[in-house]
Amino acid sequence: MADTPTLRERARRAARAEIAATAMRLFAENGFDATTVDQIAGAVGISRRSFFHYFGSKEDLVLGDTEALGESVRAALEARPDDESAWAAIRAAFLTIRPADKTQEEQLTLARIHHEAPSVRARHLEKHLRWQELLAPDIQRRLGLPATTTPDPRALAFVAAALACFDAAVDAWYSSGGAEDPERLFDEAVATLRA
Amino acid sequence: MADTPTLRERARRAARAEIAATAMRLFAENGFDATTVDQIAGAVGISRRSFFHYFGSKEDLVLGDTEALGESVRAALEARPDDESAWAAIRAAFLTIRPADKTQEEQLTLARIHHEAPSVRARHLEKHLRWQELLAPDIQRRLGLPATTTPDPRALAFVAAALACFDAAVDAWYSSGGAEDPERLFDEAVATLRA
DNA sequence: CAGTTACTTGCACTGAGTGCAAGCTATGCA
DNA sequence: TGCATAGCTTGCACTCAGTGCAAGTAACTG
Repeated sequence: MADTPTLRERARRAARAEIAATAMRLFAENGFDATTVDQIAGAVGISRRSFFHYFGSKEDLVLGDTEALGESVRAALEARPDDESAWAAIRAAFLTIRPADKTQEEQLTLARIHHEAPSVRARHLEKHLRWQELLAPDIQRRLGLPATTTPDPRALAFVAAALACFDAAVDAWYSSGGAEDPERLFDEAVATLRA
Repeated sequence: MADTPTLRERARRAARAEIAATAMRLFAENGFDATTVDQIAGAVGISRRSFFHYFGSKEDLVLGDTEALGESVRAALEARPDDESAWAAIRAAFLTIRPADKTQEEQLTLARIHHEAPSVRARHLEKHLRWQELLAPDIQRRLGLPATTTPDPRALAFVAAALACFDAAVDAWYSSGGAEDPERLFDEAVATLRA
């Protein structure tokens, strides 16, 4: 399955991780907007130009790999039993996102940046737009809707609504300083929609 | 109620309208991204600097007045009968948005720009984020949730889901070239969520 | 060891957006 | 009528993100 990463590939991953870590530190200290790409590159010891070889944009530092993560959610969704309901399946798929490689501290910092920087929020929402397309086909099937070339708006709306519940739950979790249980918040949000 | 607009105010509105109209023409011809602010300003006959006195950003040309429109939706929502359900009330409030001052042609052009320009999509979603906060309190009450200083995540999720249905409906309407009925699409999306 | 391949960098450029100060204009008041 | 003033317009200079290009450099392959 997973082909052995080449040396270059591993170096690249390491570099990305180091840049991201340094950037997170600067963001935490000075805020997202007040930190320039030049400062990040300088702190890591690479040129500004090289920075853009590792990350397509400043926002990418904070968003994770949109494409890869979306793909893994899609895979998780498709791995659910065929007869599972759309809501149950998408709930289970979302649960696989929880980043195991980050402390709660780091996750809260990340959430704070999402709150303080509008440009990050915007990219985050664009990411979800991408995911919408990705997850819609499977959901469409689970909703009992006939398959179509371009996704049925009902399936798209469904995925968008689920992502909205997810975001609302994460937001509330952040606002509570990590005290509330995100899973419960998500379930409550969904229940409210369906009531 | 509505205080008489001063001459200056009327001139300002007229200028904004003219700039927006010119910009729309250029966008339709060359695409959103390929049209620069300099070109727009040049075509209208004002300086680049003056353009930014009328519109805070290029995207604003295409988004309408976020704050004013959001406020009017909120007013429409609060004007609904107290005992109306959250879904019914928000549906009715959304229906007041339909811009009477634009032909279907113009609306389709607008929708096309929303599709082709990621930056516009992003701002659009940010706008909805603003609306979320604006509409949540009323919805919270209609959902039978106790009033709180910071909005209940369930109310936020509800509004976000409703906006998602709205967007999905408008998108599908656009994709059909204006043939489908947006109201029906919206209702179907909502029904799918709640099933 | 030679040749290819990929990474790094500097440079120059575009384009959005902002702050400032100077000039102009219409409005209001004496 | 004439002057003060508040608001509009503009140019200028600047910041910052992001991109294309080309030259240099390090690393892997045969």
